[in-house]
Amino acid sequence: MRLYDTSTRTVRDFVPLVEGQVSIYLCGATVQAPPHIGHIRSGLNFDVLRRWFAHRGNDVVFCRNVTDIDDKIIAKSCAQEIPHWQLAQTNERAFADAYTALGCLPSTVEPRATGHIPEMIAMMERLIATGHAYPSGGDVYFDVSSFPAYGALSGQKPDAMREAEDAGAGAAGKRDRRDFALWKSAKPGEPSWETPWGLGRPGWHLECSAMAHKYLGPAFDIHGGGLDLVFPHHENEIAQSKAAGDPFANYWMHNAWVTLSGEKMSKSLGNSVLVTEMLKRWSPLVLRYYLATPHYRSMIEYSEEALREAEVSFGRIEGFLERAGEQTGVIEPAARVPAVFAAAMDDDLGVPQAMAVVHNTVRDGNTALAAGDKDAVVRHAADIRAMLGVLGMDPLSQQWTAGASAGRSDELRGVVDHLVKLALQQREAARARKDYAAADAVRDSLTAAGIVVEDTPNGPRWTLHRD
RNA sequence: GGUGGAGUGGCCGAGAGGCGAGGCAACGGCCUGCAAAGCCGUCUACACGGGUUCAAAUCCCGUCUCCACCUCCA
Repeated sequence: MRLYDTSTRTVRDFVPLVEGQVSIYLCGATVQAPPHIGHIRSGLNFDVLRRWFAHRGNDVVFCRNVTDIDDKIIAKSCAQEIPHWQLAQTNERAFADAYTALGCLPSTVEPRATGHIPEMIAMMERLIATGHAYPSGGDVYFDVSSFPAYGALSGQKPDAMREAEDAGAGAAGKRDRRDFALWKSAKPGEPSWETPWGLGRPGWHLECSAMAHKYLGPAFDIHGGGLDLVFPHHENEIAQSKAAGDPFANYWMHNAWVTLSGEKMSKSLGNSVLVTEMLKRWSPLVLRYYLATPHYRSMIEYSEEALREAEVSFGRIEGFLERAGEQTGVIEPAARVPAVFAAAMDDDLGVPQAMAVVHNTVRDGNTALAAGDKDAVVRHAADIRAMLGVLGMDPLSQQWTAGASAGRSDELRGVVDHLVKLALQQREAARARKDYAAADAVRDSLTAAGIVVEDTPNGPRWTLHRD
């Protein structure tokens, strides 16, 4: 397995700290608004990563934090006249719903910043004791000059950094403008926690260092997040953790964004496409296919047309699996994934090439179907299910079938199937006597009802019109 | 100003010194009563200008365009 490591800017062999175990820390959301498809892309990319590790026989510990306190959460909750925790909790639920809807495996642990204040205080005390941080008027700052390696991850040179004036108050107590806040003193009316330096709240970066330490230990394998977190967030995390004596992350992985008209989709630019909006128009699997298939380090330029293509493209795979099942009965996923697929995944998570293997297998499967070679059909379908399973996209897996066709809708489908077959018998009778006008009339009226009729060597089959 | 990324066929989207990813669309063919689905084939692309090489989309130099980070951001 090889991975692109941002800190070395190269693809390098992945060697876990402990054989057979992989620990991953992913920077999750600041829950100040519901998720757009860019946020969920990040979750999806790392979901595929951990599934692949698990498929390779590793125990994966996956930690994705929730930032439930920050300037924007405070500002928004004030504007809406609700407590900060209510706003945070509402949006956290929206994120959780979106992750679930798109088939992300649950995290091993999902720690919240506000639940780890003691750990943060302990870390600040360590940093102050070793001269890497200093309190100042209720704030606590990290002393960037005390950490010579600062800038190594992002390639930024502290001296060359542009003047970053915190327009508001708070920066007054800094010794150096590049120092960043570990802890911010509370202004009147703001949520706050008790510390040795007075009432205040966490700075953004500290929580990740504290929580990664708590759940994954001083050293762990992979730290991930969006490309926009490289600087300053991850740079600051490294500074804090290493200054405090933690070896910290071994590999740094960053996913690219979803863009709109070439620009990064973001809450502040107001060009976000919400996950809930997308799910009204596209099936979760199609959305997952669309967001998780391009390489994680490539930008995805959002477009309706591309989504439509994704729907057709994925439908091709689904169509084969359906027809295969109709011919041979239930086909279980293969235990192993084809070697070319595995090789693609091992190469820095080459999902696009891996997906090409899926498509090629679909073609082979269709050919086998046409030839009536059932053994080959089963073999190919089993491979496809195994490959899609690793990507979290096997439409026949319990994860996608549960709930979708449960209970009454299953019964209804049986009723519809019976009725459609009645109509198809009429059509077959008409075809038998070469009364094609009558036969086509039946097909047309079924089409009008949203039912697609296809004739196969084994007789007619019907499906619901996709859309 | 500093740092990083991108520009691929009608479109989406991989790759990264020779061996034509894959998908969508289009066209032709097979199959079909006609369709649909499927299969086969066609469409031989890598921003621009130089250079290195037997060979460059891929390496080097330069240019242009776009994007991002340096302030909150997946």
